Amino acid sequence: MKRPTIADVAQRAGVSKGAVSYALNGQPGVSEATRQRILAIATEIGFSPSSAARALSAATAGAIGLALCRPARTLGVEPFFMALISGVEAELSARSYALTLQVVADHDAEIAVYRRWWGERRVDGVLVCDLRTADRRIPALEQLQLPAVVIGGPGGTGELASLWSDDAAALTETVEYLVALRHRRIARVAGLPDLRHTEIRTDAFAAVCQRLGLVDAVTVWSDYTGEEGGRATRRLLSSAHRPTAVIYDNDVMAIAGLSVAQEMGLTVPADLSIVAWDDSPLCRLVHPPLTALGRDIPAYGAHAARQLLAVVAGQPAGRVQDETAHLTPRGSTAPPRER
Amino acid sequence: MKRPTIADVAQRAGVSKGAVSYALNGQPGVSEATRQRILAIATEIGFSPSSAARALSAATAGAIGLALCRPARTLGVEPFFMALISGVEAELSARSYALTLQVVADHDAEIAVYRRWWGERRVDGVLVCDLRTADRRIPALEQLQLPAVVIGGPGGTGELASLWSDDAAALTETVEYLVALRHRRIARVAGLPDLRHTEIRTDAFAAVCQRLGLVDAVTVWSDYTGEEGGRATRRLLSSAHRPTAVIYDNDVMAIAGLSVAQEMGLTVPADLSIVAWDDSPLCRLVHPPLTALGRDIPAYGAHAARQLLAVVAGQPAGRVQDETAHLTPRGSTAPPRER
DNA sequence: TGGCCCAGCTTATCCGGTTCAGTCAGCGTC
DNA sequence: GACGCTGACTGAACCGGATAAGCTGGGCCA
Repeated sequence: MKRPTIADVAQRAGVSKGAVSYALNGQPGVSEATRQRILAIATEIGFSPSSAARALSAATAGAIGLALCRPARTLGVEPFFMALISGVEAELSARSYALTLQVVADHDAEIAVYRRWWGERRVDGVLVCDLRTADRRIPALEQLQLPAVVIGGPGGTGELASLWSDDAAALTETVEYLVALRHRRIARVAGLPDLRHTEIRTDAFAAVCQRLGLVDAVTVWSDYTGEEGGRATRRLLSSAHRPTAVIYDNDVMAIAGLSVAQEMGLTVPADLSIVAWDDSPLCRLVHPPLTALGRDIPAYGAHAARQLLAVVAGQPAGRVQDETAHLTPRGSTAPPRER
Repeated sequence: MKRPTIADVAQRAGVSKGAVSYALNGQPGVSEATRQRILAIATEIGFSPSSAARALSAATAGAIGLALCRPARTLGVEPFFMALISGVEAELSARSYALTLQVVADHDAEIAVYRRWWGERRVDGVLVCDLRTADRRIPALEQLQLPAVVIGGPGGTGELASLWSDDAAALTETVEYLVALRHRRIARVAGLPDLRHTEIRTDAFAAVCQRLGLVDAVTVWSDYTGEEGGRATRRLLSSAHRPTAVIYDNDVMAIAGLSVAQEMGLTVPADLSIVAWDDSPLCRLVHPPLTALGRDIPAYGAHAARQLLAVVAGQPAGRVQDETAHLTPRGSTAPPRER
C-alpha cells in the first residue's frame, strides 16, 4: 500500500502542492470551495503529512521528549510515572504531538540524550522529572536552549519553566492531622535525599515539628523501593522509643512498612498509624487501606504538557504551582493506643 | 546555540556533503584518513544528523511505536508495562532508535494511530500488546504493511511476527504444585476474558483440572484492577464450598485478594493459598509475601524490540516463544488446613 | 477603455540529509 | 603513449512538505 503524499492530493484535486498545503493548514490563499474539495480528497485517500518532511521544512519535530532516570525496577513499581505519562499523552495526542520516551541510567546519560535530541531535532521540547538540588541538567538545557518544563520545585530550575505541587503545605497538613489525633512521636521515611522535593518535605517536616514541639520527630532516608522502605520501618519500630505514626514518601514504601508492622505483631492503626504519599489504587488494596496524600497525577502531567507546548510556541517560561495534595484518611490512621 | 548540519562539517573538513555522509555512515567512497578527519570534526562540533532529514531521504523514521490500549487507571498500577518499556528501550537506545508512545482508548483509536503513524512515516514499526481473540488490529496492520511484532499468542497473529510466553505450561505447573500441596478446590480469578492469553490460560486450567479430577475448579472473570479482583475474591470466599487456593491473573488482583481474605478473618496461607501471576516487587512487599509466577519482563521487551528491528530490516516474520514463567514459592502457599 | 488591485492560484526555493552519476588524478598494462 | 581501471571525491537530484514570490484574470474605478 503506497503512502499518499501531498502531490497525490494535489494531482487528484487538479491544483498545485502549494495550494494543498495552504488548504490543509488553514492558511489564506485558496478559496473556501477549493479548500473543502482538497480536504475531502485528503480524507478520502487517507493522507497525513509526513512528519519528517514537515519537521524538515517547518523546523518543528511534532514531538516532545521525556527521559526517565530511574532504575528499571523502581520505574515499574511506582504508578506515578505511568499516571504522569498518560496525562501528558492525553494532552499531546489531542494536538497530534508524539511523545518520545527514553529510559536513562543517570544524569550524564540524560544530558547526552538531550544533546542528541537537540542535534537530531527529534523533539521540540522536553519534560524534566525528579529535580535534584544543584541539578546539572538545568544548565545543560539552558545552554542548548531546548524548550523545557521542569516538573518539580519551586526553586532550582534556573531560567526554565517549571511546575510543582506545594509539598510543604501537604506535609504540614499531614503532621497537624496526626497531632490532632494525639500522636507525638512521628517519623518520616523519606525518598532519595538529593531530590529537590525530598529536601522541601524534609525542611517542612522539621519546621512543623519544631513549631508543634514534637521533639521525637525523626526522618530516615530511603530510596523509594519497598525493600528499603521495609528495612527503614523495621529499624524505626525496633527502637526503644518507637514512633506511633510514620509518614512515607511514596505508596510502595508505605505498603512495605505496613507489612513490616504486621510481621512484627503490631496492629495498624492501633499501634502504628501510617500515611502514604502518592495515593494510587494500591493504597486501597491493602488491609487496612492506607491514609494517603493524593492528587490528580494525570492532570499534573497534562498541565505540564500544556505548559511545555506554550514554551515551544515561544511564550515566556512560566513558574506555576499546581494543585496541592490532599489527605484522604482511611483505615491506617487513628489515635495512638494509650501505653 | 546553532545546531550543526552536515554542511558545517563538510565546510570545516574542506570536502563535500556527500563525502561527509559516506564517512559518517561507514560507506566506501572516502579514504580512511579523510574518514577519520571527518569523524573527528563531527565529534568536535557535536554534530548529530537531523532525524527529519534522514527520515525524509532514507525513508526510515528511526523510531518504533507502542500504543497502549488500557484505561489510565490500570496502566499506572500494573508494573508490567513499565518493565516491558524499560526492556524495549534498552534495546532501542543501544541502536539510537527512539520509542514513540501513545495511550489510546480502544482498538479503533489504536488502529487510527497506526494509520496516522504509517501515513506520517513517524515510526518504522510497532509493538502490539494485549492480543485479543479475533483482533481487528492484525488485519489493519497487515493491510498497511506496517512492520509489527505482536506480543502475545501463539495463534491469532495472522502473518505478523509474534512473541509469546507459554502460559499454558506455567498454569499447569502451578495447578500441579497446588495439588501436590493437597489442594482440591482451586479457583482462578482471570483477567479480561477477550484477551488471547486469558483464553489460553482458561483452556489450560480447564484441561489440567479435568486431568487431575478437580471437579470443584472454577474460573471467575475480572478486569485486572484490584477493585474487581477484591470483589471476585469476596464472592469466592463467601460461597459455601469456598476454594482453598486461588490463582490470580496478575499481581494487583492477588494483593487485593490477600487483603480481602485477611479482612474476612482468614489466615493466608493456612485457610487460603494465593498465587499471583506477574512477579513484581509488590509481591514481596505484602505480608505474607506472595508465591508468584514470574519471568524477566524487561528481557521480554528487549526480545520483542530486537525482533521488530529484524522485521523492519526486512527479515521474515518469526514466531518465537520466549521464556516460560516459573513459580517462586513464598509465604502465601501451603497445604490447606484440615477441616 | 485603460490601469490598478486583489483573491486565488502556480512556481520555485528551501530544509538537511542520502545517493547516484560523473569527474579526475594516478597507476598499471600492453 | 594510449588505454582502461580504480579509488577518492564532487555536484546535483531527490525525499515531501512549507512558504515566499510571481503570475493571472476579473472587478472596480477614474
